[in-house]
Amino acid sequence: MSATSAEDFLRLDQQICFSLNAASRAFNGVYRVVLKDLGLTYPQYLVMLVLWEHGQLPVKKLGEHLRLDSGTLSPLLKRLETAGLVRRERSARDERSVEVRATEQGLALRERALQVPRRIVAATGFDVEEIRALRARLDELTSALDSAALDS
Amino acid sequence: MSATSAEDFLRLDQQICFSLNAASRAFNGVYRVVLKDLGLTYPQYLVMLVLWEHGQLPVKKLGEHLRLDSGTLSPLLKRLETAGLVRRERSARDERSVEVRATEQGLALRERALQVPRRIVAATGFDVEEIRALRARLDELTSALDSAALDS
DNA sequence: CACAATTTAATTGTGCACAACTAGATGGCG
DNA sequence: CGCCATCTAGTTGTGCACAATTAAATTGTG
Repeated sequence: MSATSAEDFLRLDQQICFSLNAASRAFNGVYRVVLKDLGLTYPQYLVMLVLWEHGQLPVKKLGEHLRLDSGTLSPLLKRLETAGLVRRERSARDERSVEVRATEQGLALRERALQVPRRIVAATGFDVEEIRALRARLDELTSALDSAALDS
Repeated sequence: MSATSAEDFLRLDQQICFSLNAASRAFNGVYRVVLKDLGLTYPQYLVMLVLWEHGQLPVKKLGEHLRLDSGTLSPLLKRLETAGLVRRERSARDERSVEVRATEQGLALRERALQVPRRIVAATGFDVEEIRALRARLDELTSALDSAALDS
């Protein structure tokens, strides 16, 4: 029996990182097409999903849901505000915090967005159970990678 | 039995796209840490992997391996050239084409890169077989998404 | 051969991810 | 109370992804 060489690992590694990268970008591509009608980018859509589900919440909480910091969210929210989909207001109680909420127009957009998921699921060619299994696997991977990133 | 509503789909969809996005970014984070010593970003590392494996090749071919176009590769390659890791030369036979190859310094970097894959695999907490299975699943997903993107 | 269609890189412009830093508000502690 | 550590957004700078366009070389066809 032969030990796995560094060369072999290099090849394996290439395949897993290529695969994840490619899948992620392919997903982005499909979302781009589907969301074009709504005038949203994929990260903007994720923000709207959180706002539709949770209502008004501070940028900080939004960032926790999406694992994004203010460096990404501030300009993105500014664009959504310019588009008339969200409002940002300094909290009166804690002036460090900025509360974000969907406008009337932003809430109205939700009706059209209801069609999106079905089209995405269809594009994957996977059934609901397969998606659930893959998602669970990816979540395991994420938490392993996150904890590994801490000790380094 | 109840049909799956658009609301339910919206929730499911949210989870799968969140999961894939999070996994992809978690991977990027680990690579960022591991590659810091080598002075490479993750996409630059992917380019070097292809060059190490295939030797000299035109930008076009490089892009096919990585699913990237010249809009991404041109500036990236320029940075690698500034760092002294690659050389770019107009092909004599076909002056539309630019041949890219690793320099001595770029080839030398490979020795240090041999340690990278082991560290990444370790960070995932998955064994070789699990990674292989996940990769296969992701590749299925990618080709399904790619063909779905075509008819739209 | 002449000329139109195609191919290949590069450029431009928009948007996202993330690190590093700044500014202002808050809360705790002596 | 006064001050300092912490917290929250925002800003700046770098790099990547991708669409659209441009420029130049090549290929195919009449």
